[in-house]
Amino acid sequence: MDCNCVSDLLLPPVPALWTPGFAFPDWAYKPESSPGSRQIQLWHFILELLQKEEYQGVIAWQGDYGEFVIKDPDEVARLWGIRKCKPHMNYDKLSRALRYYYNKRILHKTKGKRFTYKFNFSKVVLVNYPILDMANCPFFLTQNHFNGGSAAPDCSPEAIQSLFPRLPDSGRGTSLFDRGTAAAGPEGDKLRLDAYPFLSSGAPCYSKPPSLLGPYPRNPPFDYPWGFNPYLPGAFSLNNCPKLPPGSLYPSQFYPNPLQSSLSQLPHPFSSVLPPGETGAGERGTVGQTGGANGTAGGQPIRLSLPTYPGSLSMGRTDIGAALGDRVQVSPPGTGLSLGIGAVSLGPGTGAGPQSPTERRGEVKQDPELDSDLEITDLSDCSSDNENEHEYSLVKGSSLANQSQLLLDGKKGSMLPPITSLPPPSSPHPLKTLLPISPPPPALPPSLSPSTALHDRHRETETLKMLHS
DNA sequence: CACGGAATAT
DNA sequence: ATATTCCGTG
Repeated sequence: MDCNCVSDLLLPPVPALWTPGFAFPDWAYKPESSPGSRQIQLWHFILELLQKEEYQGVIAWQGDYGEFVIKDPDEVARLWGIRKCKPHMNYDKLSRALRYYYNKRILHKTKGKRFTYKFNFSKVVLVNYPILDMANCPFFLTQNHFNGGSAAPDCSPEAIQSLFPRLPDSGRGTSLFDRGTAAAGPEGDKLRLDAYPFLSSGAPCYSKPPSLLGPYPRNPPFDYPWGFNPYLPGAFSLNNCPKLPPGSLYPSQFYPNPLQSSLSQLPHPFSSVLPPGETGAGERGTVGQTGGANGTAGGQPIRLSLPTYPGSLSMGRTDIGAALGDRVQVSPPGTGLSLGIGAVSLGPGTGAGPQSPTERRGEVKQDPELDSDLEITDLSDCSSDNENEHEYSLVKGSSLANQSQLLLDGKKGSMLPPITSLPPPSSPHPLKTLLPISPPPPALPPSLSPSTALHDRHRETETLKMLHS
């Protein structure tokens, strides 16, 4: 029976309209249909907490790059328990789950520091926009700090893959846009890792960001795309979006409507107006309260102009198609923005680089079938709560309306996730200097011309890549 | 506190 | 698959 957990409820007080309001990029969630992830995953949740200032007293970025400290283990566990409708959750259990991430290389423990873990952000690359851009961008492919120009990246497939779990199946999961036809072939609707060469083999991986400063550097250690900086409070959210109240930590509103977001308020990464640096909120005072009460307050949204649609940029051969080595097709206009990306097969090179021998462990199976994907979570509920105690009761209600979805299909076209939550640039975008800037098109009206969609299709790509550490 | 095996649940 | 639960070992 339902446990009335937050997940169930929380319907977004959000309008049908996409609310930039918050959030986490779609990649932070998995669709319900996604195997093994019908609900938010722990690391997503952690990230979520980390990005909310109101939880700074409970968990916060601290120390090295990607490192965070669980200041109040019990509270974090409690919150997690609430989210998962597991009233008996505790740090011991939560930490067990965390430990499983070690093998997946999503996290690792910072030894010697209590309650301190570290995300393998070193392998994470958020590609909110045209992957290809990233892929072809010299910044990423060559002189980037990632590979240092030579080091064989040992981007483990697992790591990458773990971030790109499978796409929603054709099944019902597709909610929103279900194009019905969405059901693609067996592997049709998967965003294959191999479709993103740069995500795997020669991928730009870096072991460590170059100039790493303190926890909250004014600028990202390195210029993350779109100014992504895990250290910043808004790293995972749209900066100028008002923070949502704690309740927002829970599902619904994280699911922007792809159609809308795609069509409207599309940020333009190359917006020339980005004030450099300006991470705003230098120090979040402490927010001590662990109760997760109302946050919102301090939210000093960094005032950065939202990037606008990258679509207008001419990418030349950087085009997605070129990058992927395949064609991209825009799906039927009627469908909105779905586009298809043919999977590109990567050479064998895709493999992980040097795999540390130490990792052998039970040796997690290495899925040869890299189906990576973006995940979007869903708010379904916490239905069965085996525990008889429902300590958490909430109102229920939810709407799928906001779910964003990514549909990929090699043959039928797919829909890429909207750039819903682009981390606001906190520093000049690398590409900015590399590419011509076209005036940021004003928000595109929803019903825009398909052609527009065409051009912008790639921006819809949102990927998170975790390259090894 | 941290780790990881094992069984079990979703 | 991804946890959740237990639990023994350091």
